[in-house]
Amino acid sequence: MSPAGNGKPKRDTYRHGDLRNALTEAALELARQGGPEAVVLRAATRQAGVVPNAAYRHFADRDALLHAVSQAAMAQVARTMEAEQAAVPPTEDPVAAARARFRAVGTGYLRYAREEPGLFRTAFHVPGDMTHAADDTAAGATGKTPFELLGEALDGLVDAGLLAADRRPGAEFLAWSAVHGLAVLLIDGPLRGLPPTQAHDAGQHVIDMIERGI
Amino acid sequence: MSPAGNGKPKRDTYRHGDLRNALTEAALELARQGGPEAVVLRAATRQAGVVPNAAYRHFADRDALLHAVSQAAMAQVARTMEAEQAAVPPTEDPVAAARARFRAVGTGYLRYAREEPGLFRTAFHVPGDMTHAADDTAAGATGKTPFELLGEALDGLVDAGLLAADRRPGAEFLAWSAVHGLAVLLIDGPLRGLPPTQAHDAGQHVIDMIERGI
DNA sequence: TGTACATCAGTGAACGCGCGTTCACTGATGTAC
DNA sequence: TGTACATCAGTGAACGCGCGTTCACTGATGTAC
Repeated sequence: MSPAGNGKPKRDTYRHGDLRNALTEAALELARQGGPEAVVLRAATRQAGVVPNAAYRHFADRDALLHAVSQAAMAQVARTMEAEQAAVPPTEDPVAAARARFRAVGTGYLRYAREEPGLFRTAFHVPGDMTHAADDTAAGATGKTPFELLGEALDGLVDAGLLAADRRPGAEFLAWSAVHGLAVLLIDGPLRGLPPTQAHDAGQHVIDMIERGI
Repeated sequence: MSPAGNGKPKRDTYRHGDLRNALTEAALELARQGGPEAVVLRAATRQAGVVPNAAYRHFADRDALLHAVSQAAMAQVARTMEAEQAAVPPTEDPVAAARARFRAVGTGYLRYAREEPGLFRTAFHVPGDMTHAADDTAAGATGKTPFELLGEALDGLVDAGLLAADRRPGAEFLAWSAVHGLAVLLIDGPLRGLPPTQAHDAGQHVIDMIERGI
């Protein structure tokens, strides 16, 4: 029965093999359910079936683990935005296409916030300035970060003649603020508990406002 | 020397007299420095010079204390907005006045977020839906909540002919989202560490966008 | 004005909890000869 | 192909910490007579 023939191996837990990944995965699930505070090192090791200090072979400390989760979450934001853009029905009209791609950026962002509030909060929890959101591992399938996807969509608006070129600089922050604010109000704040359809409508109205006001 | 003549009173700590207030004050300071997580019941009692469980004479539990702090912080938001409105130079032009009052709402909100990030975060931390922000003790000097102040400013825009009446419904959420989003990005997120003047400019640009896009 | 008494704000001690982190260890695995 | 050995991923036990909360208490204060 047992591989050695006459007995059970003294330990079957040695060489987990993929512990770093298992811990990240477990921590992601913790963040998914409870946000960044819920990323507890001991809980992650418990889930991975490993003793608490085993985590220190793969992460310097709890913060390093949290950071890995945060990066992964930010990458998921990017992927959701990309998916939303991919779902835009094709059109001959390049102006309409540019507009749709722009709106998809915001819609995807808001969708992720509502579908994965814990991870959304975790993505934004960790130290790191604007560069962070434009950082390496925070990228989606196409290798672009949420911030970069937004920038490209705005460029598309300019190319399509929907946005005056002199309005382009800094437009990221206007659009981002509006959409991010709604996201936060919806998942954390006073708008929490708005029914999904109303939440979706609110998102479209905010994006309308951005298009008009940008 | 001592009041009783022949000895020190056995205890001079009985009847603190204003412990509920002292605890709230101490907790506010904790929140000011570290946000909602930093509101630690034992720390507040320590600061008040009182034994930990004494807090339970005045608050049901830690959450009740945190809630009191949150309400107080929200009231401070309202007061900052009111102060910003009061600082608007008087003008004969009612249209300009309505506009200035509207902008002051956003400017005050953003000012508070930047000046008191810990308290700002605490104000929005606690359970409670939209009603909460429109709740009793969250009001400023004039007895109005931030949400009410925003609503009145928007009404003012309509009266002044700056906002079409059919755009008025739901406009709170558009304006609020944009300003709140910038606030969060500035104090917590990727825009953290933006120099004050740039942060202020970003705020004015966001308010410009709202005026245009609302 | 003086005394007895009820109230209840704050005390003192303790609880169980789960956390992050450190230490010396062990033994399965891969590599060099 | 077989053996010796170094590596290093995971173990086991323990640490100190600060937290929220509960319990039975004490004695200063205000009130009723």
